[in-house]
Amino acid sequence: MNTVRARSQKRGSPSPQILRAVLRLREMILTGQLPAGQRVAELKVVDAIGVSRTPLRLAMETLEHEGLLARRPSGGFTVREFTLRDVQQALELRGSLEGTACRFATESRASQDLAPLWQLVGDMDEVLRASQPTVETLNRYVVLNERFHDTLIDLAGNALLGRLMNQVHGLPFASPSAFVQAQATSTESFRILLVAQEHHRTIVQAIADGDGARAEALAHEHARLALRNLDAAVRDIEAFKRLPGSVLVKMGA
Amino acid sequence: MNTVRARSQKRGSPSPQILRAVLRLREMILTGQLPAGQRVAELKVVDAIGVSRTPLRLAMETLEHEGLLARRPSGGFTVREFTLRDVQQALELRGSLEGTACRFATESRASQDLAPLWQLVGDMDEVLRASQPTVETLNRYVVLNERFHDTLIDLAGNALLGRLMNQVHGLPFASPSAFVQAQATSTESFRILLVAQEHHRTIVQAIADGDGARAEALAHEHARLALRNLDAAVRDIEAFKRLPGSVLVKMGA
DNA sequence: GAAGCCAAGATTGCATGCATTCTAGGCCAA
DNA sequence: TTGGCCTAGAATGCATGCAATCTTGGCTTC
Repeated sequence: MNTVRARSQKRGSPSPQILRAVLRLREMILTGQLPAGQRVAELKVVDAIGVSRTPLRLAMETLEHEGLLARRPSGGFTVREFTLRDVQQALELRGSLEGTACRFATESRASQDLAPLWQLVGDMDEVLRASQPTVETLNRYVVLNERFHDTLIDLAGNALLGRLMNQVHGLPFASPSAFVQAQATSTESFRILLVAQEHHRTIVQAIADGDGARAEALAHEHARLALRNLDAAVRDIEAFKRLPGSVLVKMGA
Repeated sequence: MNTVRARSQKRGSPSPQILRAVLRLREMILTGQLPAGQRVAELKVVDAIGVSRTPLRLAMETLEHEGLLARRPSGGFTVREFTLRDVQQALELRGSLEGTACRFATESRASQDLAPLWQLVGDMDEVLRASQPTVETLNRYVVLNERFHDTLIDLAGNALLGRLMNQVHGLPFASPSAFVQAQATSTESFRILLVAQEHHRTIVQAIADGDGARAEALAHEHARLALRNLDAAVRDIEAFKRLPGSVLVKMGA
């Protein structure tokens, strides 16, 4: 249910009450308990998650920076609403950032070890070997996929890039595995998954070859797949609504 | 204590006390009043800027997201310290993001109007026409330069990109005009400035030609100039120390 | 003299009260 | 009925008190 938030939390984590508030509040937003576009009533939330107003306000400040809340001119916050275009733009930007990561990784590859990436590619191959994956294997794929993308970012060796990437991943549908769950059902989507995996492999190969430009181009291509997945998901509204974070997206008429 | 409070701020800006705290605190950090690497004592700061602890803590949360403060594991915050490498990485990333902006701008140029960019380029030409610019003209250049870079980002039409860019600009030396002031003094630096201006022109030209790849490459090249400026600045420690934000940078041996 | 331990002071995190501001809903006038 | 105004209740922003935790300095012990 909770979209992914599993990155290496190297930064000092907030105090328990704030952390609790951030986690619960984020969940309430992504599950639609707090309707998109609507004001967040502090007292209701305080009541729902059992912390006092002070840590809650700190948490809201955090979620504002993450982009899930927006400040109201007259005070307080609203749950931010996303258009389909917002999601598309986030996906495009993710592709660009990952492309940048590939380039950086290639340039500073000198003493880099690509073995972890190869390992992850191999593991994902394993999962996809079955012609019709189960929910369990797909869950495993999600984990591996996220780890792959995280590792790629880490390999770039640019801490700031990692932070920005985290911010992007916090937005609805912008995390690497956002669509994987929906891809189990449709055969066409599953084919996209196979192509994506081929991208993974060739990206690592390009980095190994020192071909940063190719790696970057592949990352862009990889992101385009996400855009296609978005298209496919939108076409099947019912399936779309089951994806986490979909409640935040206002479908254009 | 507090008597009158002007609500109805412009869209999305924090309440007055928080805003005040953010601004003053940021200033205290960048001027070195709060030494880098050291813990921020809430009570001292409260005393110095005249807001109570609650809005100050909100402000610290904001500056943490900006990257100027870091959470201490045992509570509270420290002023974040940057290495030269951090600064370099931020500059590299800025180049990549601006390159991305150029590409996006080119791709969605359909009904875009490049006139503002041309205008800014012309105005900057004007400023640089003098063989030896004064402090005043340089100040004007700073304004124009920042506006140019902002406009470029806007032209990309990707709101998320704008947000990330803002975050980058908040880091020491990562804003577009960080080195301009130091470039008035040295003749060599001034030449770099002329090259930078040539970049501006060719970037706009490339966008106008629909040549996104060229525009992107030029933006990367443009950022490399900033890296050279950083090198030059570091060589002249005294001048370096006069640049805003330098107190945050720990010079490696 | 150095290392470890302890206590008093300092500091943070949290909860809550209060004043100000916003807002929903009713009432009056056109 | 519709539109605008007004008021009472609700919500927010802020200040501050309190308890728990951390830190610093000194003391003991080896």
